[in-house]
Amino acid sequence: MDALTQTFSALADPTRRAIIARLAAGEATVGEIAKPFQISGPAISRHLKVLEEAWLIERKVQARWRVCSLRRERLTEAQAWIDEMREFWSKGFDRLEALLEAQRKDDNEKETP
Amino acid sequence: MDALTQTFSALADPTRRAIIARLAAGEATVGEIAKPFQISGPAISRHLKVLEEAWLIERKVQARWRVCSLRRERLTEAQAWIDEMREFWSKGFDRLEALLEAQRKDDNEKETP
DNA sequence: GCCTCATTTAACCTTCATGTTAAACAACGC
DNA sequence: GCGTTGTTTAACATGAAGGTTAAATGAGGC
Repeated sequence: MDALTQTFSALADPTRRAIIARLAAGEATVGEIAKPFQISGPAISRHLKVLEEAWLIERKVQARWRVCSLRRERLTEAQAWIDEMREFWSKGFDRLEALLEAQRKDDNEKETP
Repeated sequence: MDALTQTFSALADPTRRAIIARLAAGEATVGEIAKPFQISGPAISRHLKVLEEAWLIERKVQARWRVCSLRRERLTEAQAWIDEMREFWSKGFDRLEALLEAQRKDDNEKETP
């Protein structure tokens, strides 16, 4: 699964977006993150795992709490992709060929793992 | 289902991102869109339906083809959300920087009175 | 009207995502 | 050591996503 797919999948869930919004304001423990939500602890824990695997957050152990914080890279990549689309659309199509070529390559790699 | 969820869900699929990339270069018929992919026609049709319901594309009838084109609104919204997160994040970071700076200053004043 | 091409809908299958509860694990305070 | 608190893992139910083939629909051309 490529990075963009992982990023957009992670962002597709409202709970996870809310978690990201919370962490954008600063790091927080799992308990603090969980508090505003109705869903169970394990459900939150799974969301955090998804976010971590997507490289959108990182976790560290601090005393007996796990502290989560936001990472910027993948958000930046996702934004760059959207930007690229909007640029293609408005500016011109020079780089489209390269992009489609790269995607074909990705697809081939996906088909023959 | 809110707009952001719909948008990010739609973008979470590589095939749909490729379709968007294609349409960023200009409108295209369903057949043209389908050509680069291995998957069946109905599968493409479903992807297009998802994209249309997410307001990422629109379809019009032209002779006996359905012509698809990109819409910009929802992409813009998604980008704005990411932007906002990054802004919060960098503000938080700035606050942290300011705090650390203040502490360094305090320390210096303590050490060298 | 009827044949053909382009696309969609229907029916179905399989896999994955998300939620739940119960149990396990880890770190601290007594 | 033992109970308490914070968090994760296990096992399971359920609904949604994405693929397939076969049949239906829609718009032209003859």
